[in-house]
Amino acid sequence: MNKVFKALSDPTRRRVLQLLRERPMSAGELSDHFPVSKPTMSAHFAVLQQAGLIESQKSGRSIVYRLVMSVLEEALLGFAQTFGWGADSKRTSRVADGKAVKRPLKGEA
Amino acid sequence: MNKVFKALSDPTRRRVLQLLRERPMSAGELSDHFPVSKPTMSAHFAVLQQAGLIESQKSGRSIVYRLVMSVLEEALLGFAQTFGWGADSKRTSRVADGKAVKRPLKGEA
DNA sequence: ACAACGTTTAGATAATTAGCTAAATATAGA
DNA sequence: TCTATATTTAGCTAATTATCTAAACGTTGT
Repeated sequence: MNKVFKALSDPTRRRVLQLLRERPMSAGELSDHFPVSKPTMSAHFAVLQQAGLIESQKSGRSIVYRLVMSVLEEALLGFAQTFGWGADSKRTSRVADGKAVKRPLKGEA
Repeated sequence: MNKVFKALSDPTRRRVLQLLRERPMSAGELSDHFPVSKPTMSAHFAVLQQAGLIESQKSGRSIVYRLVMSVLEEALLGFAQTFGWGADSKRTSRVADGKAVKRPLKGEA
């Protein structure tokens, strides 16, 4: 889930997801929408894929990416829920990241 | 809005927001929940504040931070909307970041 | 006025990130 | 098989980020 938020922290990647919402697209087709190099876009795709937000499938000499909605849903809605917008409005404050404070130490690590 | 997503990309900062959801807290009180130094926490607070996600108010020798829900709501819900979860399910793909591709150039900058 | 407390600023460092060009890989079609 | 096309990998750089310790700042209470 942290990977999802990291992936979403870049505007280019957010837009890729939005483009992919309409229909699956090849890497090249997606790249044509952005003023950056193909390799840079390729790196963005990798980040999105590692977060589970997109999936790839070879098709001839292209690679077609498609949006995986469920992952985006789970992350965003899951987080939103801890703020009372989803359901279960109380006693959920530390659930989202599954991290739950190690300990209240400050002068150790 | 990009600042909000950037702010949310760090797990510590997400947890700060969640803690602040329950009630306003001082910098020190918040810091006690994390295994990092006060200065580091102070930097996180600054990021959250610059994104508009929290607001501070002096109180004696403490500084009390409170969550600004509306900003979080606008960003998350605003983004979610472009994926069909909010309302207006179509023709909204390029609205979210107000960025709308410069041009399909790739070998220029 | 002074000492203690709570927080931030300064200054440094190591790790991560986004970007580039050039080269490698893989597939399609002639 | 050769050539063109599509995408990624390699290798680099500049900018940003998260973190630390030490020092400064501002407020409270004596």
